[in-house]
Amino acid sequence: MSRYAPAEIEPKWQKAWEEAGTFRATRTEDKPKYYVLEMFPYPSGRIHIGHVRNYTMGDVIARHKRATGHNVLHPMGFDAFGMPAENAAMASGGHPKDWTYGNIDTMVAQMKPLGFGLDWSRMFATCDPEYYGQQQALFLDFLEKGLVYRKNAVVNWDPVDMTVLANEQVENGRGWRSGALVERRELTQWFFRISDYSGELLEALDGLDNWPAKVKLMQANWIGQSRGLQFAFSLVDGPEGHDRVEVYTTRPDTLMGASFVGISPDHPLAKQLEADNEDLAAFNAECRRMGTSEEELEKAEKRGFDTGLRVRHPFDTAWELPVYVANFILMDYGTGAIFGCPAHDPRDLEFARKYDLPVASTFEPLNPEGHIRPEDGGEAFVPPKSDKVRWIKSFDWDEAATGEQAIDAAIAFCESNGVGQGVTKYRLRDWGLSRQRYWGCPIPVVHCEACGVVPEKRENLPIALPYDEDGTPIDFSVPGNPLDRHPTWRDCDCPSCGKPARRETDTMDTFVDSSWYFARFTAPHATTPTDMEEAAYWMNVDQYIGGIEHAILHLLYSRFFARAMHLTGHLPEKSIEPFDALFTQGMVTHAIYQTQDAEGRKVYHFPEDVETRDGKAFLKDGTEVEIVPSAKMSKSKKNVVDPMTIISDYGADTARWFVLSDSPPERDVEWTAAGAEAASKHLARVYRICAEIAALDTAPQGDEDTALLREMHKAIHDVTMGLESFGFNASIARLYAFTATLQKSKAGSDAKKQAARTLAQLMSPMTPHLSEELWELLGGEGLIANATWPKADAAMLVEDTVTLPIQVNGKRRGEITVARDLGKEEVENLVLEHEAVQRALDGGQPKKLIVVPGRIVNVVV
RNA sequence: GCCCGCGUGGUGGAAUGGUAGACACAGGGGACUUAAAAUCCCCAGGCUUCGGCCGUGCGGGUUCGAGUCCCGCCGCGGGUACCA
Repeated sequence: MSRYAPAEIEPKWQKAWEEAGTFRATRTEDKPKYYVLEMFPYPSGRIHIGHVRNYTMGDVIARHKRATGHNVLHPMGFDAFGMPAENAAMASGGHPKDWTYGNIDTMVAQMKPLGFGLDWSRMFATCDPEYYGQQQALFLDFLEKGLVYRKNAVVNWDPVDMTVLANEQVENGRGWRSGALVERRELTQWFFRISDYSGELLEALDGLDNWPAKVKLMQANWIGQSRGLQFAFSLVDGPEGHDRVEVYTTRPDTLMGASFVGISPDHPLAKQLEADNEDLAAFNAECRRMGTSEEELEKAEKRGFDTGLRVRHPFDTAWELPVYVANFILMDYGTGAIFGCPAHDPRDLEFARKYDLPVASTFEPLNPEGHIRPEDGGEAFVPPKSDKVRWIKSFDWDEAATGEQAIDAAIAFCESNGVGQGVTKYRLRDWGLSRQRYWGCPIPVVHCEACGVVPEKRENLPIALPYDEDGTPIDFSVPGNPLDRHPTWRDCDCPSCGKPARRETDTMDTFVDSSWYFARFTAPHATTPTDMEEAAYWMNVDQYIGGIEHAILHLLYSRFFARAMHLTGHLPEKSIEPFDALFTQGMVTHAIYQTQDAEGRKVYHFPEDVETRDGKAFLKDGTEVEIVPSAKMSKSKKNVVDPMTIISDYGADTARWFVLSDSPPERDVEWTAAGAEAASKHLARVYRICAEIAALDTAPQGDEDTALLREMHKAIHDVTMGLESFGFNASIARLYAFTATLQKSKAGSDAKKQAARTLAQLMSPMTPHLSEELWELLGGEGLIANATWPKADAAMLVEDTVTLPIQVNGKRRGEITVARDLGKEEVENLVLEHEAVQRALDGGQPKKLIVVPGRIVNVVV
């Protein structure tokens, strides 16, 4: 008998599928459609085990949906613009385009042997001019509808490399290459008006029933709706042009505890004051040396600068408060100015104590016993807004009221007294899409001295990236944006007046590329961004699968884009929420191995270059390596595991089976290859069992046959349930059990063959090649990929008897097996007679007897 | 800092509020074999006076019953708007 030989059967069946066009997505009216999509990969160079896990999950869904009678769209592409290509070009020469397409070729070559049921004819990369040209067309449509505009925004500026840095390129306030202190610099940049959609994007989350609650919660918090009061403090002797400071607060109920006014270093007032105040200018300059990330700003020590200016309290004009410039106030949120109430905000309290500002409670607990007021050295008192508290300084509400009631009352009181008005604000900011980089989609506008900013003509699209300068490939060893210094690319004629003009040299954020690729897959070669007929058929994505790291930005931007594309006629209305169901798979993590170079910068090492002994790690030359225990696999940190060894040693089916077994898909897994061999052995066992059964010819065996088929139907039921609920590990555990049952069964050959064919089918989404081989061996008709998914017979699932565990005081003490439909009273009588219960009762009566039919019995003594 | 998760045997993990540890890995024992490989069978949370007792990161709580729900901690991971 032949043995399981994945190296022979896998290419054979891949060829069969390709020749039959099995996975080509086709529109027909007789079947429902199903669109399953995994987040497309960045072409980092080689696929890693996380990719295998991710795409295998999608493939299991896709193959299962095919088997249940759907026209399936399961495409693949590459998110191909971005910084790593430029970094590679800087580090080792070459051109981002060559690097990227080379990586794509490698990765496609690595993915094809895995046997994914993908429609490869739809593949594209976002750096294909065919794709980004249509993205430019979308940009122009959005511009026409007023969805894009320009304004100033700050970037990280490296003064040595004379270049803009990404947040991840700033380490401890210094540029990663130059080591220079990074500065914040203002540039005019393009923005999408996503914040106009804040309320809608928030409300529509409610309708996303098949999204994880945690993702919806994260998005809701990110959008950050708040109700508050916006009002102005009048300035005492303000400088020219400033007689008031407009503030926004979500806690107007604490206005009587106000202690100071804080403004952002980027606030117009702060900027004006620094002209005549060297110390303030120095303070602001230092604030501006911080990076631009929220994390950095929030973690930085809270510092302030007393401007010397004073404002009047709106309800007591004799009460003056100092105005500080404070490094933790963001110009982008609210009005860029706040008032501080130290008694009820830990950050304000820290600030007040540091600068010796007054602290005054406005409320205290209903029962103040043991409560130390912040003015007496206690902590800031910040109870949930729904808790009732006792008010010490209110305007006009009850002495005992909740924070919510007080906020409403405070807003009403202020409005009726002409002090500001209640407003709803959002934390969500507009989406800045300008990047001062080469390897991205050029923004299709032209700057003309006479006409200003002019959209490019549509017939000129795509505005393609130049590959070389005067015949020599662009040199990336020079810092800065090559488009900006390109000798000819910038030059063009104004689309409006025809006079010489200059192209915009900024390119688009790569999140733009990934915000509509799912729509493009429905018609990847259309000469418009989408083909409405195709989009109407294939959209929405029925099941989207990707990492939790994209829970906020990518998914929120895509939701905005879908709305904008509907507005501009590129998507049907039903697609404004483009992803019907979302599944966030866990990350594959791995230790990071790092050393430091002569200048103290981190150097990362691949796991295969590191040896571990006694929990320590060393390079081949004996250098000890620092181990960062567990982190998301990332090419830049080099903590990636190459799946190709598993595939070449054991085959694709083993790799696929292995990545799905053992751990639940939504959970992060620390990668370890232990067990790959065992997975391979199991598949070989299945092959052997099925091959033996295929050669069998025995008579029917009555009860044995029934018992096997009963188990088969239970397996169909359980495995299918697992597949439909992302319980792949549960399905696999069930398949192990069913394999053991089949192996031990004494049933006749007909029943065994039927059970074995079913086993092959149930395994086929996970191990498609092996399953095709077994299907053929066992006399199945056609390709198993085209076979109809088996249905569990409900009558076969029901057991006649049921085993009930018996608990005494919640602890298991025994069990009884009774007829499934035995009455409650009979069960109670049987339980009371049970030896363990008798022992526990010790002649007494039970306090309580709880019978959960079919589940459990609990005796309380 | 803030937002969101996660934490169960030696290991990966299972468990609609209802028998904690399914199914596997590693381990131990056995069968087959001259031997090995392969294969097959069995054992396996800890303690125990063999009655039980203790056990799901830690401390409380709700419940007849908590890994699961609530409160407070600790640790780890993700995101934090220019990594993708």
